[in-house]
Amino acid sequence: MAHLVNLIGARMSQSFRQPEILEIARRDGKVTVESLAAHFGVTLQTIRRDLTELAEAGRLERVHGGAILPSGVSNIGYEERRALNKDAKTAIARACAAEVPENISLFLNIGTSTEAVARELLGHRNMLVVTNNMNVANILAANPDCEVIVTGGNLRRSDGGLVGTLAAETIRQFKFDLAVIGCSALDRDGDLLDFDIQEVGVSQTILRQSRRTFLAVDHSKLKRSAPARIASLAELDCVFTDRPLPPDLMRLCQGWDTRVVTAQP
Amino acid sequence: MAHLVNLIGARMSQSFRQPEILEIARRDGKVTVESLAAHFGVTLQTIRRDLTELAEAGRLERVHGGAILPSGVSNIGYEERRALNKDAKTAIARACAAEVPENISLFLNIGTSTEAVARELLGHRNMLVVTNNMNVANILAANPDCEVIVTGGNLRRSDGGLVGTLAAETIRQFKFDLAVIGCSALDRDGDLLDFDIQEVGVSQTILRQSRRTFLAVDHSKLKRSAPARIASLAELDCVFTDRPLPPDLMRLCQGWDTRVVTAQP
DNA sequence: ATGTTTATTTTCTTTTTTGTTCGATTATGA
DNA sequence: TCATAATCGAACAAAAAAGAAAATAAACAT
Repeated sequence: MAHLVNLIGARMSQSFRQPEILEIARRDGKVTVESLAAHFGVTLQTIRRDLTELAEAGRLERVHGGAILPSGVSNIGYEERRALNKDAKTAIARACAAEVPENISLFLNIGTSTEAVARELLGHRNMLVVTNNMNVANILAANPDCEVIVTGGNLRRSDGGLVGTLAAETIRQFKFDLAVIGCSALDRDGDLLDFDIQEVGVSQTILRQSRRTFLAVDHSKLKRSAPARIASLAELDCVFTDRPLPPDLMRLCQGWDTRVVTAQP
Repeated sequence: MAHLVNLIGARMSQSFRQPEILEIARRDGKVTVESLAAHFGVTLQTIRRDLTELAEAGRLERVHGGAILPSGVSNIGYEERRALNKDAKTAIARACAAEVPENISLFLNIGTSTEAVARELLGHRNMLVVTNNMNVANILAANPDCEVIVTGGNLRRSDGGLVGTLAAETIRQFKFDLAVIGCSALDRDGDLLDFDIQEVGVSQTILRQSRRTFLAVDHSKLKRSAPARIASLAELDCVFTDRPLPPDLMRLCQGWDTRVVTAQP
């Protein structure tokens, strides 16, 4: 394989810099040749080579003086959401992943929180993970001990989610040992809410098809509201957050026998 | 093989280092040969061997000077394949996209050629595109005038393809105005061949469900062979290549009423 | 004790990456 | 529109790193 490539002369080189360049680009929306050269302590030409390769791979879009994010799924709004409460999400995800056993079938749905969980599951072995989230699939592709199955569905540009009847239909063909889901908002009376009515149907199907269910929410979701109701915390086994729930909601959870895990960021 | 050796146990240092190397890599996102050598008090060569083994196991991605965390679907072999005959693929894709009408339902399957077609379709309007290729979905997400539907399926790490019964089952629910497919090899007698038997079933289903079918192949596919037969060119409406087909195959196509379009790179 | 096996080091060669220079190309302001 | 300055891409030499092969060292079984 290697000689074949060398014979033809095509070569895809990687460096330490390229992943970090992408990270900076995602954070700032753009990168300049000059600032990157200063940041890494290398020549402008070296950075240009990196940017050219990243652009050829379709990961960035080259512009005069630097590069910008390609206009694909990776929407600005989405990247911003992902950066929001990053530490809290990582802490929640770590606590959640610690309670996810190995050797099981698992569903992960849409949301930046579940993506964080996926990242923490990279070390888990012998997993069958089904997801309707393109980003989760991409992340878990890096785990060789994990079979990844993607549900069908309409691609939602804003976050790479696969929604609609096709998604729900696929999910109905499975029975999961565990599902980790996220939601747009968590009501004070313990109702899980979502912005997208299409996604609600998918989430409800997931809950029906799973033996155990976890919810991952950061505290910002408690302050928000959303129009569509997915389910009640009463139907879940465990909820992972970064800050203690309000006392009244806490009492409700106790009554429902829903465990609450508070992860310290 | 490796663990067996360790169990018998000569010097177990290697099995100590490798997990720790992974840990450091997960923490920092990268590792350098030099710092690891200093950290463990061994030679650069020894670290290189560790990194090579970890890379072979798919746990890390080797780069000059060290290693980084493997990044999702973007497999090394895949990136190399994509860079191969890049100009030819773009030319083919452009010619193909020019013959794809707007306002239709379209299927694009796995392959770097179909990805190139997707890139050329970014300007098409009012399309419904179904694909079992995660990369195609990501590319077309940038086209706001295009509804993108992803089939379900097992994620194939090597190229982001979604394969298996789930994919075929989803496809059976649609009827496409047009399908653009690629293949691993094109035989001299006009047979479309593929390396992956799972993908063959998917491709055959696509052909059955489509009113018209296009094939995109660059000339390198004519020199190769593959074990599984998808179909014959006789069943297709048009084939797009970058170099003229061999005269005998050309005659066959004329007899089959299969149009051949040669795009100049 | 000695031979076997495996991990590591040493030494050497080959490959890849980086820096430099220079002409071509592209933005920007007058 | 043109002039000017910045940026880009290509080519080549130098430096850094990877890889291969043989030697060495340690652990174990017989």
